[in-house]
This record gives sequence, structure tokens and C-alpha cells, in this order.
Amino acid sequence: MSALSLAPRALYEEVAELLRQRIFSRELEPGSWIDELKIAEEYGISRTPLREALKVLAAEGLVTMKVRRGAYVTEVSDKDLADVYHLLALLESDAAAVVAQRGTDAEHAELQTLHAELEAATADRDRFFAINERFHMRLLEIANNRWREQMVADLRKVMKLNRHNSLLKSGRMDDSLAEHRALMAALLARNAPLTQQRMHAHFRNGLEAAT
Amino acid sequence: MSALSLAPRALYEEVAELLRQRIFSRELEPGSWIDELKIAEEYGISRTPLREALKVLAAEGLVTMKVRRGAYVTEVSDKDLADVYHLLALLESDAAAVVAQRGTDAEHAELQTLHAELEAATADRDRFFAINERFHMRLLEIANNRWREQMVADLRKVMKLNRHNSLLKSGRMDDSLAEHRALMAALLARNAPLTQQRMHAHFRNGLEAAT
DNA sequence: ATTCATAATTATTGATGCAAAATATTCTTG
DNA sequence: CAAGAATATTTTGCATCAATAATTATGAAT
Repeated sequence: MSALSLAPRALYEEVAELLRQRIFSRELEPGSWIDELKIAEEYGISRTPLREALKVLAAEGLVTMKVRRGAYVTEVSDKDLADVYHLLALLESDAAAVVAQRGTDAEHAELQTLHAELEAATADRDRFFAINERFHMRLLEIANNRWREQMVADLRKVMKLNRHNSLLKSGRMDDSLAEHRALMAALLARNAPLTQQRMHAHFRNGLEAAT
Repeated sequence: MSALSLAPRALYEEVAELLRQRIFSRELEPGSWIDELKIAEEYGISRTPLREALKVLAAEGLVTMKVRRGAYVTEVSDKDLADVYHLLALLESDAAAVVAQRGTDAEHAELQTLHAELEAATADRDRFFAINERFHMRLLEIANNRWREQMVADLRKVMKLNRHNSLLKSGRMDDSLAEHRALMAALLARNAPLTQQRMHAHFRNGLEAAT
């Protein structure tokens, strides 16, 4: 079968994305060995781009390479989950402070709009989840530090490995929304320290709910 | 370091390390294209492990892959430098606070020893530099968050790309030492907020000296 | 003479093949 | 029957080969 020739991405990137999906869906279980031959055959590709994809995933922390033993889906312990949460809280609360202080009025309005969408989406769990993700990512974009964006993106991927998967449990939606509301108030008031503090609290509550 | 190691690395890892050296030494200039064929011939290897090495370096941020155009040494702008510095300050000052609060007495003593070595090494610039690096890395180890260790390691590599290379200019050695001394005092007093604050100040001064 | 199109060269990307290493299996011996 | 050695199989890792896309060079036409 032919690969998508119109796709601007290289094959190894496509394969990396497919593998991410299989890892997140737990079709490939944490700790399990990744059979290169089997996967390559399934996708109808050679092992070369597959091995390159695995190295990309290894850099993201999703898989772990063992010398002469191949690739394994990374196992994320409860401590790992807490550690990753800690870093996300640190990075994102700092980003929020930066946006509160230096974001333009237009950017603040944009976040406000996203927040309003969030408020309106409490009925649809998946939609709530998606908008929440967009809010956090947009905030990071506005904070304008590509290195942080990359790091947060990678950390969020790692978080998805854990069985206590989500940054946002369904039962916590109302609490989460209240925290978001408080965050927005501090941000729009351009109170950087308070914004940072509230984002941090938002993550701390998220971790408690997850564990 | 000898070529013979106890845990034999794969060839692509060896090549990645060689390329890092060449990038840091500016033999491979930022922005320049990396000639796969030439490098492979120089090292007497095929292009397969070289390409795998380049993808590892791309994940670290040292090189940038362009679709169908190969690998380029990443160009680090002054803004990038400031952004990376900002993150290092954030991550390491948090790590310092963690160590101040939760490090054992033995670990504190270990850092104290390293600091003493630093005090004694003001005459030898390279030695000072090396011990300083060890101090920061050891602090991170003690903070015990493997994800942060990885991130900081990668960020420090990126920093080395900039022509205003070092975290520590030679003219700033005395100031840096004074800051370190103040940091150690706060750390040994187990004053976490003050430790964090002083580590942050240490980085802020470092950035000002670099730009 | 300049611009656009086409051809040729060059480099990246993907496939295939082979050798070394690790694991599993079988055979031998006490 | 058990334990260890030898063999066979599986799998990684590296090299070589082929084809795909891009850039450059060349030539024709206005």
C-alpha cells in the first residue's frame, strides 16, 4: 500500500504519531516490548523509518530503548506521575504569570473567549476536555517560549501513559471550572503572582484528584 | 573517558556524542547544513546510524530537521538564550528549594564539600567551570526528579550553542562564587523559599552577564 | 537579455540484506 | 531426572542499494 504522498511530514513522523495513538490507547501496554518486525509488517513499511520513529518517541519519554534489546513502552510509576505533575505545575503557572503580566489585551480577550466556551461545555465531557486542552496550549503559545512549549507538550504525553490518565477527571469538572474562573479573574486583573498561585493550585488539586 | 565502557553504547549514541562535541566546539556552525555523506565517510560508518544520531540530537534541540532538506545545526537567537535561561532558572531554583526542604544532612554535606572545592578552584577557570557544573547536576540528582534532570540537561546543551556560550563568564567568577555562598547558607539553613530566591538571582545575574 | 521550462545532478528518504548478539531449545552427561 | 553445554532461532544493529524529491544548470522563446 502506498503512504500518503500529499502528507508534508516524513514517514517516520507519521509512524511516530500512529505509535503514540497505540500507546495512549494502551493497545501497547507500559513495560511491553515493541516488536519491530510485526509493526513494520502491519504498516507495510520497512524497519528503517520505524526505528527512527522509535527514537523520536524515546526522546519524548514514551518508549525506553535498551541496548541490544529493542524498544519498550515506558512504565510510569506513581512517583513519576507526581514528578511530571510537579513540573507541569511549575512551567504552566510561570507561563500564566508571564501572560498576566505581558499578554496583550487582545490575547487576554482570546483566553477569555476560550474560558467562556469551557463554561458552556460542562454537559459534554469530551468537549470540555478538548477546550481545556486548547486553553492551556494557547496560554503557552502566548507566553511565547518555544522551549517551554516543547517541554510541556512532552510532559503531557508522558502523563497520558499513566493509568490515572487524565489531567482532568470527569468528577472534578465543576471544581476545575471554578479554579479556571478564579485563574481568569487574576489574569485579567494582570495580577501575575496571584495568577501563578492559582494555576499552581489548579494543578495541585488535579494531582490529588488523580492519585 | 576511554572508548571502552562497561555499558557499551550503540553506534548511533557514540556518533551523537561525537557530533555534540563538534557542535559545541563550533566546528559545525549554527545554521549550517550537516552533510550526511561527508560525516559518514569521515567516521567510516554508514548513514543509517548517523541519521538515527541526528534524530536524537533533533530531540535535544541541537539540530533541526527540515523535510527533504536534511539536518541543520540549530540557530539560537538572543531571545532563545533568554528563554532557555528563564526555564533553567525556574527548574533549578525549584530543585534547590526541594533539596533545601527534603535533602538529607548527608546530601547537604556533599553539596557543601563541592562548594568548598569551588571556593578553592578560583585560580583554574576550567576547573571552576567543571566543579560548578558538577554542583548543579548533583543538586538536581538529589532533587530526585528524572524528568527534570533530562530537561535541564537538554536545556544546558542548547545554551552551549549560543556564542555567548557559558553559564559562567570568567569575569563573573567572584560574583558567582559569592552568590553560591549565599545559596549554600540558605540551603543549609533549610530555608526553602530563600534558597529558591537566591538560585533565581544567581541565574538572573548570569543572564545579564551573558548578554 | 531576461524569464520560464526542462533536464541533470545531488541529497534525502525508504527498502532490503547480512552479521553479530541474545534468547530459547535441545542434547548430553553425571 | 537435573544441570550444563551446545545448537538453533530470533532479533537487533549496521551497511548497501534503489527511488523520490529538490535544487541547480542549461536552453529556448519572447
